[in-house]
Amino acid sequence: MMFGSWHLGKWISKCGMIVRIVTACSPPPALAHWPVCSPPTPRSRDNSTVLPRELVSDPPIKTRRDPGGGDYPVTTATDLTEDRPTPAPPVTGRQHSPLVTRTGRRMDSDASLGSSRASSPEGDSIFMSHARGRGGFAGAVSSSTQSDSPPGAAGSDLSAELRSAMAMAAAAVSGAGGDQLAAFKAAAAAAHAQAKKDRRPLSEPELQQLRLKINSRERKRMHDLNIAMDGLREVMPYAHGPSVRKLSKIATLLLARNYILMLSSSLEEMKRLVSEIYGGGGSQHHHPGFHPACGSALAHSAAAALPTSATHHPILPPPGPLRPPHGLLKSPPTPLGGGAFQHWTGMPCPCSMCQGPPPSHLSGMGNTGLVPRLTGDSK
DNA sequence: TAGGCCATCTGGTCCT
DNA sequence: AGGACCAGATGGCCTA
Repeated sequence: MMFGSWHLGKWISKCGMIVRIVTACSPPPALAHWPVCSPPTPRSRDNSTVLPRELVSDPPIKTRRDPGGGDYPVTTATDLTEDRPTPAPPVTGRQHSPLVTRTGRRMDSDASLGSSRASSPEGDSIFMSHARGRGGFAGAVSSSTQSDSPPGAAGSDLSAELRSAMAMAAAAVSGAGGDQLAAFKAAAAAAHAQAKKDRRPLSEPELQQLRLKINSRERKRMHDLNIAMDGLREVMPYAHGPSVRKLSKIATLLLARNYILMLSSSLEEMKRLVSEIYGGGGSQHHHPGFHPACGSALAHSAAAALPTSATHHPILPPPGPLRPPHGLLKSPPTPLGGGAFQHWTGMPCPCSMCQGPPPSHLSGMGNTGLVPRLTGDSK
């Protein structure tokens, strides 16, 4: 089944917003364990909450790509200080055409030849190219397996000073220890501050350090984002387990949105049922717990009773092999507007257990059909 | 082998 | 000014 009329492009454009929403929201009681929603912490500029410390400090996420050692192999200082081949054209032979960024700026990514994947988690396995035109420099981050020297051959014979700086930087970061990283960052900041104080342009090592610092920050940012994504995966009503391939990012976001929509519709339905039960003809205001001003309180009470991801829907297959959300199913292709998605979008579940459960079920709403369909081919 | 997914680098922009 | 955020680009890994 597919996501109905959801269009992937729109989804992608909204992904960032969704992440912010799920990150910044206060969790409904049913999701009170939502990690990213726990203790509010100082905010960043966009009013979203900062990730809890425990999340940020978690070890790097191990992915299917590197189940053994994590995704961020550390390159030692040796990798940085070892002699490089004499200037030569990129060994990879890969010819990059001039690239233009979204801002129309030319991006000479030849300087980035080599696998960025081989970078260390906190510090790059750094072998930066010399500054190129415009006074800028394009960082060439190479791995220990990269045999080529940075392009821009003239700059590949790094000075001893630069090598030393790179070695120091690598040594500082290769341990991935907080102290060492902090020391490295402090050194970079100090170098920058000193340059400012002296009113002189940054030297190459300083530029390199600054670039490394920026790169490290960006990596950390992306790691935090991935941690948040994992937290989102954990609370998604989906099969988890080491043998299960984890949801892709886009699939996670799509599923999360549907889940939220489903919960919202369930809440509305529950409100309606409660008003029918207690309202006597819909005058819900007679019920002390359903005064309009108190509606949200009741809503939360209802939400607290909502099934969690662990609840098994009567018409759903048990948690099994992971499948991507409907819209991301690659095979077989299904037409848009499939019935499964309609199940999510505010439409009551067609199954008998979801159709007007008796009041006695209200005390145990574990099977009110509020768990989304998890598979794309379930009928 | 093509395509999907991902991590990373990078420069620009905006905010504090 | 520094940092966060963003988007383009690149290259590696994996799977169909």
